Amino acid sequence: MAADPVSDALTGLIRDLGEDARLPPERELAERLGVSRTALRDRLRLLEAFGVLSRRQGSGTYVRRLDPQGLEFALDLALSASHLSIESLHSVRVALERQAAREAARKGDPVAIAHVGKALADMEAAATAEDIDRADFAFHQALLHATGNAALTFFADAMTGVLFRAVRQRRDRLKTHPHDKEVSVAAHRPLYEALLAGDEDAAGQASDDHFRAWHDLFTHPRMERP
Amino acid sequence: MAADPVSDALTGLIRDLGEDARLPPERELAERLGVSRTALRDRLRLLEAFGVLSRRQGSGTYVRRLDPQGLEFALDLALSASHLSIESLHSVRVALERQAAREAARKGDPVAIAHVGKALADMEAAATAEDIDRADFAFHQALLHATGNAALTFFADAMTGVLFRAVRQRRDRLKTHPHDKEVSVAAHRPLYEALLAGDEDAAGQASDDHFRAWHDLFTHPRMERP
DNA sequence: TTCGGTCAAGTGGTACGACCAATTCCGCCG
DNA sequence: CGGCGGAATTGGTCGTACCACTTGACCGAA
Repeated sequence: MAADPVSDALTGLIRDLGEDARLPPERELAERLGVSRTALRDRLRLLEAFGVLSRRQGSGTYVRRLDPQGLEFALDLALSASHLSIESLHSVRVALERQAAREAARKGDPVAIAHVGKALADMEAAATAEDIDRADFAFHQALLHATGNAALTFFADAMTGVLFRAVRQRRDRLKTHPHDKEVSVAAHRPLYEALLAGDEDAAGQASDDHFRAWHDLFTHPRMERP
Repeated sequence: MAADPVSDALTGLIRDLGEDARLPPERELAERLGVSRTALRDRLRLLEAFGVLSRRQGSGTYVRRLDPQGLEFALDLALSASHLSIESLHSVRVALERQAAREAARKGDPVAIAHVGKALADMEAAATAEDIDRADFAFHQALLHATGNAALTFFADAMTGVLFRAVRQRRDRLKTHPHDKEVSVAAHRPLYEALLAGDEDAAGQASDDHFRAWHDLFTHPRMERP
């Protein structure tokens, strides 16, 4: 499928090994696959960038559960190269979060939903703007994990990370948006209640409402093509 | 932001050069950035994997508009390594397509919508199952481009490509789903009509309806964790 | 024994130089 | 003027050596 014998062999190996396993050393693996270490590392780099592998100097290369950090890094790069606007990323995030809200409500895992409630409580108890931000982030993270949907969590996590950072930078620069605690809590509570009720439609609606307010942060919209 | 001087320098360079520009040769660029060609190529590889750059042997390295091919390749790898289920990817696609349908209806670009109509007409005129598939693919591609949203198009394109391939493989293996032309056309027409009418809510609803049928393909659901 | 440091082996990260393969460009020949 | 062939350019791979970091075993002191 990948049209690349080395990548195919690697994905097969990764599948066979399973999560948290350690791959053979690069030198040995390269010899086994009949390519140079350079070519092998080239493929490993891709898998690492996408969060399938984790490489630690001095330790080894490990299989890990899909982690959005690599994608997040790459999206940062794409954003820096101004190929992507914040608005278009935001649009993707809205779509994914709505889906996540619906799926989390449908699944209705009490433990996972409790984590969402915990984040909301932290938000109410927050003392500083930074605390609010942290709780906000945790809220959405908990919502995503409550879906049990790996791909959804993967993409939305990356999106959320990139956008939080981008907005924080913008906020620091513009000294705007005092980040009222009451407003934040009011924006998240209906979603949490919809999850508790297991109401899929209400959850989706609450997610949309929440983001309509969030979107007003962009007072100086960046064009799709500057 | 990227915590890597080389990547930062590269993204800056890419931003300054702009689309379709050609980067300096690797040997020269490596010297200019004060790193070896090995290290430089490592960073270039990442940018290429995410479609920010395009490298052609013998020709050069070019800045290109974000292209989902790299992400598609990576998703194929992740799917092969069985870290992602088809169902979870499908869920992401549903969310993105609904958003795309809404944005396309809101924008209401007549030329772009005409491309959607063209794909629908091709579907009606299709003779073989393969023709239907092709028209189906073109329909969704046209819909995405009608949004003018780069990030949305980027992710949904990749998702669509991966899923089409995965479903085709499954269909070949199971000899199921005869792919009735009438059914396909009926599933897509309401969406097209909502676009013509510029009705955002109807477009989103039509997208959801369309995918509810599509989802029935999965007769043997794959578990999230096998 | 137990704790602590020290050292050596293992492993990923980078550098350099050489060569291969595809592309491009230019000058020669018809 | 047009086509063609070879040289220069450029990305792709290889092999080797060395660096940076991690790990674990070993040894000595408390």
